[in-house]
Amino acid sequence: MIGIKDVAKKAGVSPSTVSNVINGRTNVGEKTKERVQRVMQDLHYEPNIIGKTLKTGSSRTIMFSFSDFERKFYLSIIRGISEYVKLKDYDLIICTNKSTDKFMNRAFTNGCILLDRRTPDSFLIKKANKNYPIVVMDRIMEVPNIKSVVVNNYASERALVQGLVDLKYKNFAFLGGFESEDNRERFRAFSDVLKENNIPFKKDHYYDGDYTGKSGYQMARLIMLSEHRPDVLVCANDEMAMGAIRAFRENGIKVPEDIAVCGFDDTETAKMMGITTVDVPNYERGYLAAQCLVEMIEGSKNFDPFLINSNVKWRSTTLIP
Amino acid sequence: MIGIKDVAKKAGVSPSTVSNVINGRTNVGEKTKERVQRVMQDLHYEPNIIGKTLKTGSSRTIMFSFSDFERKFYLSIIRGISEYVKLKDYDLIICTNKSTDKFMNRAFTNGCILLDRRTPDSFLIKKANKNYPIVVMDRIMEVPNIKSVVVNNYASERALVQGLVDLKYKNFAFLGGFESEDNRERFRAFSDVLKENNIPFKKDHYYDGDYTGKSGYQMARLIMLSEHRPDVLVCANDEMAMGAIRAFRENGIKVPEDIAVCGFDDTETAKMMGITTVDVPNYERGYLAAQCLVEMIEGSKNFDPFLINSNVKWRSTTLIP
DNA sequence: TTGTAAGCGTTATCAA
DNA sequence: TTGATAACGCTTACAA
Repeated sequence: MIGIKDVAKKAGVSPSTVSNVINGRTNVGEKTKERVQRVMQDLHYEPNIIGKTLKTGSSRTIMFSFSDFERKFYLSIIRGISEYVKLKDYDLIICTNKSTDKFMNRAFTNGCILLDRRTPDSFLIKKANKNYPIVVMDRIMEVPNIKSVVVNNYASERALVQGLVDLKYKNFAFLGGFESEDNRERFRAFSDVLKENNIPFKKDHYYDGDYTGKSGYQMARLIMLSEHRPDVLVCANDEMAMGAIRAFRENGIKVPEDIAVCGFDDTETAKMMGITTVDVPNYERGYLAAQCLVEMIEGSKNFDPFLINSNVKWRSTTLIP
Repeated sequence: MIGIKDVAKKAGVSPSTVSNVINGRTNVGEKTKERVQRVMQDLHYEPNIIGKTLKTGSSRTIMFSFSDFERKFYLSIIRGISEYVKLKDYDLIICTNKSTDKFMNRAFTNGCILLDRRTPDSFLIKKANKNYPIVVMDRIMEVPNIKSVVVNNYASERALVQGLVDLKYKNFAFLGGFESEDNRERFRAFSDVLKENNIPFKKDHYYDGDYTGKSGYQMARLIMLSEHRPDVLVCANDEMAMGAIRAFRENGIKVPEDIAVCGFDDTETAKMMGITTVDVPNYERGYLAAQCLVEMIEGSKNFDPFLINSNVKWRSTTLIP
């Protein structure tokens, strides 16, 4: 492994001079500089970042950890984070939960953004401190040095469901995703709005999916067997809505005439298929999460949760207000 | 910043003893061990990985770099890499091309997997050596310490197009993605098969998309204006096929009766919509890429390109053999 | 069972 | 303009 010393020896200078050349300092004579550069080339020298980081004590790097590979919107979030970080000249390490602990290390990264419901609050509380701030995107925590950047699921889902009520839908069903804060919030908004409008909701009209299109398809088949078929199916995300619509149509049930269906997320598919949904600004979510993290790294003491709003997109799988 | 020395001093032992405790060595007395552990807790000590890595010289970490956030299959690839890596007890850093150079450092990572057509061959050739092997997933390179793990686009697309020929389609159009090895290969297979079957192909039946659903939609509108409407549209990926199908159907053109459409990738959408396509095993691509990389890290000298086969999925947007 | 000391590759300080 | 030296936090012979 070629190091600064090897270069120094071969170029007949001291290690510090080589270091100065590498870092573009001005205190090096022109001829020396050229000689050192040539030797670096000859020897295929590459600086060892670990040595540098150890010495300087700063990596100017943040980390994003996630562990769900099933939904495309993660890529939009990454794009958002990535662009903000580039702007601020930080580097970004993305990792999956297996390595979260290892890279969540003050020596390695200056802070991290988490989107992984399997990481317990207690772990985050233990890790966070003023030298290692954390942003969480999947829950609300009000703890020093941890900031939540989350979508205001509740408000958006309320707007959607109230819209459906105004459209005179009466018999509602809900297709939930797996157990998570997102799902709870969406369902809470759904049932709150129905209650406020005195619309009864029977428990057996709650169907359990897991956010996949397949589960939407399967649940829709169940719904078709139910005695009082709902006239609107509110799904916790677009993939399930998509699966449900496919099942209905395959069985001659018209959407939205026989049953209206709506989703959440405004995925590419929802746009394509004209599914009524809630537009979640994922790119912005990532961008804002990165911004909040960098601000904390640079000293901000604002740890209040940041709620991101989203809008209902009325399309052709429901009536339109 | 609390280090091993601080712990040692407070516990009244030497740094090496603390190190031994941290690393679970057996040469530490029970009482000393407990005392040290208590002090580590009290002081909120966390090992500095950079120091450790510098000393041991090995990070047991590989890197994956990509820079396209538009297509979901990247997540499947990441999942594949991630699972193999977990199996072998390596860690995985994912990064985007802004930071590729920084993390592509022998001190930081032991090798890397690249899927980013914007990285030039020359850069890879400069970086790769026996201590830093590289896997590329988007091109074929036959160079020591660089191994290509790529989908056999050519063979699969040939199978698809030959199938269409056998189904008696006569008037072919091709909807390409942006300029890339993938796109070139798919088109080459397409035109080779037509040539072999003496089916003429007019240049103006090549349409330029960019792999997005939107571009498929737009190009389909163009196709509808053309004098001799093709009876089959072969798209370089599913998203474009999906967009095209939507445009056709919105305009009363039936798929596959009036025009057949097929894609490439076998995305979730293609499954849902019943689009004829080529199934690219992305999870496996990732898994195999990681496997090849780890093998090289551990000394393998097999740098021959690894071609991954894929299969045609006949569905309802074309006739079925 | 515990401690001493050298060294991983780099940078920073200060002296030459 | 250059060089000697110490230091970053850790591990690891080897000595005690």
